[in-house]
Amino acid sequence: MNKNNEIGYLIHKIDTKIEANMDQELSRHDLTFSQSQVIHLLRLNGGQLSQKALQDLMKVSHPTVVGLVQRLESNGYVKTEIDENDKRYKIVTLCDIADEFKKDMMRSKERFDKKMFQDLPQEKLDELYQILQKMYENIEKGGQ
Amino acid sequence: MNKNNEIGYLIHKIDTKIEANMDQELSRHDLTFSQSQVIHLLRLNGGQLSQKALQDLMKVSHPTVVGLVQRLESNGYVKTEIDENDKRYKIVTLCDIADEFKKDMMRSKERFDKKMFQDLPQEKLDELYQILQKMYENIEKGGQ
DNA sequence: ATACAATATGTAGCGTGCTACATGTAGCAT
DNA sequence: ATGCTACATGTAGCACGCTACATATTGTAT
Repeated sequence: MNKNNEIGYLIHKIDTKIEANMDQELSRHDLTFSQSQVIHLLRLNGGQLSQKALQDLMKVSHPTVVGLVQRLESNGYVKTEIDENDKRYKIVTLCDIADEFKKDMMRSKERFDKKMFQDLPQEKLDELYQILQKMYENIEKGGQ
Repeated sequence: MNKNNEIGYLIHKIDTKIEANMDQELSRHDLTFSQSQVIHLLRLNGGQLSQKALQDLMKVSHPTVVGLVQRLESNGYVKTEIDENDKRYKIVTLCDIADEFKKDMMRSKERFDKKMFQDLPQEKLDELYQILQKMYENIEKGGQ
């Protein structure tokens, strides 16, 4: 009864559900799950990061970052400027967001996590985190 | 040091990597990860399923299934016909695929899984599967 | 200085997923 | 039969992720 080959599909289904659920929650603010992650990372880094830094932190391709930043900028959540010291870099700066938004975003995520982790003791979540971390390390580098 | 709030992001990153990696592997046959899952499910069910059945098995929305089936059909992997007993249903039938393809698809997945689960003992994978299953049950139903 | 490589960003095009709206078929109550 | 409801499928439009190709800037070797 080896379920190993089902784990990938299961992860995919969970991820899709997380995205759909959070996107719906955040649609009130014209935000998406991925966009909220950008805001989260900017806040953790003094409100300012280059697109390249975002790319490395989120582990996505650069065209993905370009799209995310463009949409965030068009909705007034961030501003961008060319780095004068090295004109290859584009600096993304977080705009002032009403405190209501921050609290609301955090509440949405906490509520969803609470639901997702229902009936799972903390020790299991610690174990889960370690296993997932190891899996990600195993596949982070491309190639076969 | 509570990492719970990172688990969602981690799952998202793993899923993205799985998809990108498998898509690349399967691009030789003009297939994608999701399309290969449709083929996998058809094979498990005698080579024939309605779109609705696929939708329920994959836990995706119906427009997603429509798109998957349309692309598979245009590439000659499946055929479709209206169910004469109930004309609302569209029956998807798996075409003959060269044995080479089947073996190659299976090999690709096995190779990737082996890499992803590297250095993780079977008991951890069993534990992982149970936790993920529980998480999916917790969030399967929409709403808050 | 000049050529070449490396780096950061941009654009084009595609597949997958969603929601919202629309169509056609079937079932059921009246 | 008529109307309402339920159900399966289709289409439109969007966000996100990718690869492949293109551009501009920087660093480096000659």
